[in-house]
Amino acid sequence: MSRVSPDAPSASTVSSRDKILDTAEALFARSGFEGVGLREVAMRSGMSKSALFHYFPGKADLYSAVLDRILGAVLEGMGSIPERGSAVERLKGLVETIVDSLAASPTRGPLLLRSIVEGEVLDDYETPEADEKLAQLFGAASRILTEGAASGELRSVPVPHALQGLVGLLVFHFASGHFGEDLLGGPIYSSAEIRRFKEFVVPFTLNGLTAQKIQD
Amino acid sequence: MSRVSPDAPSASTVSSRDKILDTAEALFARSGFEGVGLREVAMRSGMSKSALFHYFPGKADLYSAVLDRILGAVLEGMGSIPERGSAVERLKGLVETIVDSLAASPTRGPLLLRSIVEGEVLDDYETPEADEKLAQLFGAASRILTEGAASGELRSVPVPHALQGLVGLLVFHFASGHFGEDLLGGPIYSSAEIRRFKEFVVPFTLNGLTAQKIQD
DNA sequence: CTACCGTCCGACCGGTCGGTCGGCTATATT
DNA sequence: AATATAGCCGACCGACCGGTCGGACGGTAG
Repeated sequence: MSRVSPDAPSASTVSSRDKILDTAEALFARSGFEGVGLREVAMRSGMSKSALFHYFPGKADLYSAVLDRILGAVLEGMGSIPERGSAVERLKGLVETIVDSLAASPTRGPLLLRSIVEGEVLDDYETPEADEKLAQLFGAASRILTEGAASGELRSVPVPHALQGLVGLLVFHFASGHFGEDLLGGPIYSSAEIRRFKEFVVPFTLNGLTAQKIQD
Repeated sequence: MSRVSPDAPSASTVSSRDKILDTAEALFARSGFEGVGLREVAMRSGMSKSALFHYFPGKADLYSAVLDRILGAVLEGMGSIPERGSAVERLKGLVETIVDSLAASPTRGPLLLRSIVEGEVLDDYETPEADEKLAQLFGAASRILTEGAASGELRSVPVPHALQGLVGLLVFHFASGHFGEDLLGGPIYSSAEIRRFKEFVVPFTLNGLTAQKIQD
């Protein structure tokens, strides 16, 4: 009996492939695409480098798979944000949801940020799946901003800038590593610090996008 | 005649060393510490790799020198911010000054952001000079925030979080590369885009740090 | 029993990495 | 003229890189 359930791959396949993905996610998050050797990924996954090539055609494909899995997790979390209702509430939900997704694993923020910054030299990492997830993600966020601006709940800001600001605020916080921990004086991924961060970033964002414009 | 002026090093020395620094800054900004080979740095600087080792003892020292030069430039720009006066005005000046510094060269943002994100694996890059400059930078910024909060001009937010938020907002914008250009629909470093970014980020920041707290 | 297939391995490939070494050349000093 | 020094180079080193190849092993199907 090689199959646990009719439509699931064999147990060893799943665990090996997932082990590779987990290991690669941790290493790519810490050292970036160029800073990780496939030998180390394989060894830490408990197998040889050759076995790794049995599951992924190459390093770039492995990286893409890792990135896609993270984007999927973030996107999944955003499914709970209501499509209608107060724009302020929806925006608050958006920020909190993204924070929760990034806080759920200490590799997501670093890996996402690195994938953006390293995008110049590694523009082949893009896959249709990841692009689609990214489009959904930004589509949902920009809908909140544009609808909120139309109803007068939110200030009328350029949506692309606001989106990029959110990415910078939220993703960078969880990707700042030692730098952030030195600044904040403690671990970033402790539940206390996550709560503190939310208490700062939610009002900061809402005030930034709703309040009257300061005199110019 | 090898010297242009009595107290300046020989012309070729200065230009060679500076050429290396310029080249390395561009390459490190694009590909990160691990993604750059010293062969390429040397070749693009018009000399052999051995000559590079004549000026810098190793790759890490070269990286530190590049980073230090950038921090110095940013810090120098911050010298024009008044030490007294309205906290809101000083905060506005801080944001605009940092934006100007980062906008002055397309390598600064990427390199600063990468140095933070890559800090985990490259924690030996730190030098006393860079640490000192960093401390001055954050000292000046946190002074504005604490004094503004004390005078009631600014909301009382946790200063470390606000500082990190500013870094995320400002540095990430100029380090977002293709990702940011896709989102914004054009080049990040054009004077028009820089103006647009300022028009977004200054009110966003000031509203975020001054306005009344939105209902919780 | 045999043939097959998924899983995994060791050995090896060409090439690049950061770094070292000995020596060349031109200028400055003595 | 002899020496010292700065600037620079080609050749080389061991280590590691991503990737390939042929084959070993075990379970399953015919």
